[in-house]
Amino acid sequence: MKLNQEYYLNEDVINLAKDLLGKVLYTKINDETTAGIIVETEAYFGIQDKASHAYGGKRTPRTETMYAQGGVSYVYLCYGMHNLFNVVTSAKDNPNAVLIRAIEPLVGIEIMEERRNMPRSKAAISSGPGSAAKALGIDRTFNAKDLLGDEIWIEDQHISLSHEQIATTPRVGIAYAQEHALLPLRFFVKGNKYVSKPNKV
DNA sequence: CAGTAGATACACT
DNA sequence: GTGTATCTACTGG
Repeated sequence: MKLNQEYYLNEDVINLAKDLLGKVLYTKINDETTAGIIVETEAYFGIQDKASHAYGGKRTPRTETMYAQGGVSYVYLCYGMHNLFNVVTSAKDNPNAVLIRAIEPLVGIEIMEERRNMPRSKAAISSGPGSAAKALGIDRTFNAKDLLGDEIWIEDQHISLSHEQIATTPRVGIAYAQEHALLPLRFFVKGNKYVSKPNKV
């Protein structure tokens, strides 16, 4: 059930971003387990991607995590208050990553309600990268964690999505990436209310 | 509804 | 010092 090491070594980050839709992301913190179905992702294709922190092969203490072998998490802080969760993929020194932008709550919903301080009826409880990470209790202490461990992992529960259910659009919030800002590297489940910007198709 | 401001802390120059 | 892969609340229709 748990995705194996081999899965994360796939060099085709764009296909992987699409494939992660419908997979289930688990976290276990202080014996409290929460999980959500991944309903929105974005692909970041390494050193050629102007929107990536690793563009041009740049290495800093922060981006070092992305150069690790696939199968670890890359969590980083944006706008001073949001923890964004990424899955590092591909071989070592190839800094590909998939940003998890939204989940649909599945396990431990009461815990998520408490973390987010809002009822499950509000889609905003896990819609958008900052919110989804917070609902799952992910913060920067999860950076560089092994996704095959027992604190955070991803399972395949054979939730099948037909081709028509998957929408593709340009990525969000990266206007500075110039021509790369228009590449269709954002994937989401059509009509799912937890997707952050459903109107933009 | 839509549009906008403010919050917030860290990495990097 | 500056910019950031954002969210939320608040305003006014």
